[in-house]
Amino acid sequence: MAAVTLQDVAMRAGVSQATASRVLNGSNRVPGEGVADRVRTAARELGYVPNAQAQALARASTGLLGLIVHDIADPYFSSIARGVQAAARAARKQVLLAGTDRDFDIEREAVSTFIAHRADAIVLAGSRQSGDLDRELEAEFGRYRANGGRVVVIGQPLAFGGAVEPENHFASAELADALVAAGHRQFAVIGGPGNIRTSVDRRNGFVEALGRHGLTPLVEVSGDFDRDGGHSAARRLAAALELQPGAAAPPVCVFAVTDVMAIGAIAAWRELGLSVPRDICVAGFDDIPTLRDHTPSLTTVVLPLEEIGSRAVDLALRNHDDADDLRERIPGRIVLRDSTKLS
Amino acid sequence: MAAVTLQDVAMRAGVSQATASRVLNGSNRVPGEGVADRVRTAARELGYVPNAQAQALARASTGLLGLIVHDIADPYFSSIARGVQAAARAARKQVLLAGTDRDFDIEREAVSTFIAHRADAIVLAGSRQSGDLDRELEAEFGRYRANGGRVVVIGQPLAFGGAVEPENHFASAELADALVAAGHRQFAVIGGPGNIRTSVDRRNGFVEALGRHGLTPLVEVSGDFDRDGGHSAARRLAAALELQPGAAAPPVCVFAVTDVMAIGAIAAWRELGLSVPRDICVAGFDDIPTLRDHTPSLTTVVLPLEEIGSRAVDLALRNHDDADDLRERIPGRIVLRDSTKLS
DNA sequence: CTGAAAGCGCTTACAG
DNA sequence: CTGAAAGCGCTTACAG
Repeated sequence: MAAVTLQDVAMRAGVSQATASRVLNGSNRVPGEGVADRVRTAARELGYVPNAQAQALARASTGLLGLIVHDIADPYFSSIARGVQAAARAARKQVLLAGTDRDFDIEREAVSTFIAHRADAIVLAGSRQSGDLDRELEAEFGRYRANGGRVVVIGQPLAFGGAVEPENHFASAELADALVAAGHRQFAVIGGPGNIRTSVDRRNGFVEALGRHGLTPLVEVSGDFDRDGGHSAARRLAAALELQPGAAAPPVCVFAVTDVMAIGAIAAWRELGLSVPRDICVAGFDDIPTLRDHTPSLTTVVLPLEEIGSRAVDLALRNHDDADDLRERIPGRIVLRDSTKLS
Repeated sequence: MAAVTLQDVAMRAGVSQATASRVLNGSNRVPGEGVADRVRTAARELGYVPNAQAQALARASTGLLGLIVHDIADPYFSSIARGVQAAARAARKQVLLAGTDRDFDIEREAVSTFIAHRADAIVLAGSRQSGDLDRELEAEFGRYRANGGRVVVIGQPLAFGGAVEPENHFASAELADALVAAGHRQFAVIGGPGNIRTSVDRRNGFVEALGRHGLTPLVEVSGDFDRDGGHSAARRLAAALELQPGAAAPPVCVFAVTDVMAIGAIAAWRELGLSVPRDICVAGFDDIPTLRDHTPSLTTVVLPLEEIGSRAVDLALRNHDDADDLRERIPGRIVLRDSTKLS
């Protein structure tokens, strides 16, 4: 990596390294025009590319922003990542990406590495149950923040730092209300893992709202937080409900806590010969872009995923004079579509 | 960012900075046991986190791997990114992520920044027309490589470096063959932008294979390389073909050069009252995971997206003794599903 | 406006 | 086995 050095540029331009440095990055003081030109020319001719590592060491900040997600191939996270990416670019930061596969050890490792790289901020998009932030992670974040690092979480509680929180609980309740208003009376739930905050909030919000209408889910099952989790949970649900193709009664309305799980569920039911919304209805959550063209169209709660990502970056980069701990709540918008349509 | 320093650790352990350094990262020479213990204890007590920037400066490499994609929210790229991520983790590299929105200026900027950060390798996943790699980019890559940087491209030609190339041309030809074998005789094509290599290869492979069967597409239209591009192209196609719901004749079979475009097309046709595969058939390319549960199920060419990503990383990190320029061809696998089923 | 010099936090020959 | 010292490539007070 013996690239062209600032010193090389300075020599060729016949100035000191200090001057070359000042010319090449916007120090306010503009040097004599001739000088600046010579330096810039020399830099161009030599193909000089500043060494960001050295700059980082000499300055205070690295210009790095760490993003931690469960799985970048999951459309929920990739949409968020897109927003993070865009906002980071606007702020001239580089994104360091890590995927954890929902493994807390890997997550802790990612945090350590980001801290080692002295990222200016870390955005943690994986969600977990409250209080579950282990001591070790918490201690590291503490030191990190003490040294000027910023941390922002998406969709999970944290005793400190910034947070952008989709209103999972509230929006799920609204969804339940809308479904009841649409005429549904029999419900079931496909939940996610019990240690994922987002999953639990959505389930609770929904079930509590049902309770206010004097209703209770007939069955609750749960599975992994992905397509296959929804698929297998849906099979169990069908068995528990003794669902039959073409049965007479009004269909049960299932709330799957994510769109991706809902899609897996529909696929499972289709394999059983059950049709949505005729034999069974289902609503999801997230409004995943790639899934918008699904048939039947999916009733869901629209979350502005990209915006969530960019807001997280904004929070992370905001000056934190006094109010250091900022939370931004992101409301969801209910959209009723074919998958819950009563005939 | 005044974090704990190696010096701090050394002092507390009562050893020199050099010794502390040797203990804390696996220098082969094992110091006296007592010493090592003291250093490690001091590091733990102080919460020492090595400064990767400083290490990078002192060593040769940064441990950074740059990944450039068009759009991380596009499932094609997010699947690749997942593979890159996994392979990078296995190689203990950190992923630097950039999205270009298909803007070549932004792409060039991303490359510069990655080089400035002295990434050990750069994986370029955006695809473009051959020869279109502009001078400036080429020059930068040249210097980068001269300084030890590795570059690997996915799905595009490059005069140097490594490349992993999905066999777009060949697989599309196979798809055409399979469709003809299934009984299709009338074809049309929904292509992508003319400056995207992947798009052009797929279209050409398909059309050339048709030619070998003495067939020619009735119509060709094209659109942006995304869902909306497929959607609008499909409308134009329907108009050109004067498609009517419930028409008698055997349906035209459309090849959309990506699954995502195919999905957009199906949505457009549905809006027009046309049904797939009854009124019109369609095949895609990629086998996007999230789309596997689509109805009708989509005939497509399966590409091992994650593997493509991890192979790219392997290539980038491989020792390049003599054979510096490596290419890996990735075959596609044809899967006929409902969307091209003839009744 | 410009330059000499110290310093950012590590690693690594080179001696001992 | 261990330490003193130079060096990685920049930035930035501090003088001039």
